[in-house]
Amino acid sequence: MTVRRLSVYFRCLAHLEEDGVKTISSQELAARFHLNSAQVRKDLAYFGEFGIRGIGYDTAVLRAEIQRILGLDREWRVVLVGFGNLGSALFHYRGFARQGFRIAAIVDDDAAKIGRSVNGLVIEALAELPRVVKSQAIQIGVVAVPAEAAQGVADRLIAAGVRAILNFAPSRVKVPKDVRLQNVDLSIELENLSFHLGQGAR
Amino acid sequence: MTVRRLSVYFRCLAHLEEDGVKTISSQELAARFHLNSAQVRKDLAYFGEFGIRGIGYDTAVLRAEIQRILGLDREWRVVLVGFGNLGSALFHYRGFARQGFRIAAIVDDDAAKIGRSVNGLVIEALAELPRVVKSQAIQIGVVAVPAEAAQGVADRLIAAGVRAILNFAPSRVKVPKDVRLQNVDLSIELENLSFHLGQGAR
DNA sequence: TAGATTGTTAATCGATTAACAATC
DNA sequence: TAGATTGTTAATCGATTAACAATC
Repeated sequence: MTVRRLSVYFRCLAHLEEDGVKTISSQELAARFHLNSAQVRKDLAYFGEFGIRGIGYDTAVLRAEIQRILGLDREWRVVLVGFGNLGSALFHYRGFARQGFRIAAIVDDDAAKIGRSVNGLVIEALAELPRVVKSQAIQIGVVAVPAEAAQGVADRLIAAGVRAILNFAPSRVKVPKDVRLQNVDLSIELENLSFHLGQGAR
Repeated sequence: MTVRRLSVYFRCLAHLEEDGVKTISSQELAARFHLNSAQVRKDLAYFGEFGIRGIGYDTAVLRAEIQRILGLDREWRVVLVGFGNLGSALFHYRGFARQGFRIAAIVDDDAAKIGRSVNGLVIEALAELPRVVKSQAIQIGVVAVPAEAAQGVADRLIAAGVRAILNFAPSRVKVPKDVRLQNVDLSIELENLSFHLGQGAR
């Protein structure tokens, strides 16, 4: 939960820095997100002493610290598996690059797509995964295939040596404990929205 | 938080029902998600008495109850704003229809796209939003436009009369209190993944 | 020094879990 | 009736908030 809040602080600080704001207090930061100032201080203090008593936090310093804590100061090398609508959307999504996620390879199992070049990157065959992961020093596999194919793709990614899987397929996949799995599950968001809309109607 | 867990129970129960499992205990259900059985019972009891003492829960009955609670037994009418990569991916995403989200209209401000027909649905001009929302009885607006355009689109959707906004743009938008806003923020998921991968490396 | 704001300890609150009477 | 499992109350735990000494 703290990590999610750190993400939020980070984006806010980046904006403040752009706007030329030099320092900010936990009070001001908290007000922007309807949080308690003690919570903001505690979240930050957990990772170190970044503030100056009587002054607040140096915007640029704190932004850089959070960036480092979140691992946003380094690049992660990613293979995108599946170049259908979703895969294509993710490939063109700017946010990926902005967060340091560099799509270093694309694979698909559709013969019609293999060999096609997008932005200078050639789509490779799914069977080439082990070679691609190794030669491109890839750490993360992004699963953008239909639900039925997700587990199989995840297994192949892990066998090929990725350390983490970002799963966009609308299905849960199982991974060993030493592999980090992050699901981006649209269904849960839709159900959440549906629930709250339904409540409002009553 | 309970709603998120209900979503998970729902999917599990749907599977169990397909597999012909007639009843399930809170114990068994909890075991599947590494939860406490008391928590499962409490989550369910919050909405009514669905279980049978000494037996457990009737899979089909509980599935139907949760479906109703989550509002998944009815249809929500949706307008998709933006038919770029992301919009197109969302349009073809089966999960939408599966959860009862019926894309009843598509709008875009790109003249090259307006008038194009996808699966029998004609892409309309953004300016037509008020008419489209009214004539199609639309309740939810899905924002799939670039970050810079998101707030403007949200404002127009609200003015046109939608009750909820599902925002996929990588930017926070502000909405009045009576409009339900659900952000699907990929950045936070990426930062979460990045953080945990970074920790593992230390 | 006076005013402000941090980092942190103690108090509070809410959510999770254990325990058990009710009951199938 | 005996065994099992619910719904719910009471106990525990963790996260949030208030308060304040430290210090810029």
